[in-house]
Amino acid sequence: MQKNPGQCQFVVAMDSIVGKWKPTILYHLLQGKPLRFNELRRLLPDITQRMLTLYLRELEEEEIVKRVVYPQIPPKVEYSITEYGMSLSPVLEMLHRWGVAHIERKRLKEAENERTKTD
Amino acid sequence: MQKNPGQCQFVVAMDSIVGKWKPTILYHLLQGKPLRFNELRRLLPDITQRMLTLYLRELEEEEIVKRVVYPQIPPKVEYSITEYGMSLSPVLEMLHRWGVAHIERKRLKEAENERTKTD
DNA sequence: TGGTATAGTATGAAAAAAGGTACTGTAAAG
DNA sequence: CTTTACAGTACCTTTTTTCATACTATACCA
Repeated sequence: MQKNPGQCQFVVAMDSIVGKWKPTILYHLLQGKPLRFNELRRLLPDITQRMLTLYLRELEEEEIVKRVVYPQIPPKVEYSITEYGMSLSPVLEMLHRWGVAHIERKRLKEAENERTKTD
Repeated sequence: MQKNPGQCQFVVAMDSIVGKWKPTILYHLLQGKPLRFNELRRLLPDITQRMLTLYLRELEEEEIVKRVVYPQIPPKVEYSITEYGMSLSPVLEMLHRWGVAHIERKRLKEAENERTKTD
């Protein structure tokens, strides 16, 4: 992707996480319970089937998510986090924490601005 | 961005990091030394002026990067990481480490595949 | 007088990501 | 006999991101 040595690992790590819905998918799967396709759909009400499929395939290819097909009709497919995928857990948690703090900070700033404006 | 409560913080955190060149920009600024616009350009040889400008503006708006204009001619503008921006350091480092491990794992898998193929 | 360096902006084109809608086959429920 | 659930695929459109090129003003250097 880039030739600059020593700094492209951020990018590599992030490719596994980045995508409009990937973090949310991972968040749910990291709860531990395998989820069926339509269960995930219900948990991400605004995602399209297409996008969910695409992201799951990507995550599967990276062995972060495992896909198990039960040969039934109607079909049943379960998605779950792999053990390797679990290694993303602390990373996502850290991002989550930073995100929470970042939002909080923004709120404080805005409140501050309101206060000094009306003074 | 999304209404789903409790999981959008990943997204918030990542917006501060994501973008084709943001991690690399941050990587360089996190070294501590303020850098001029064209110094950054030289460090990211493939970025266009436009993209560098856009990303720096974004990072500035989030107060992760500080922009100092020296009223000189020819112009001089220095970019540096803010104290707040420093709080991203451990997050990026963790992503970096995961990225390194991820690459290594991929390499091993490929080597493994080669080995069993030629057997 | 022309070239170089600085830190950009403007404009339009191309590429990538995401979204929308329709459609598939099968079985069970009503 | 129609509808629903399931787990998708196919095809096309829209949005977002990135790229490429040209252009700005000013001062210094030769």
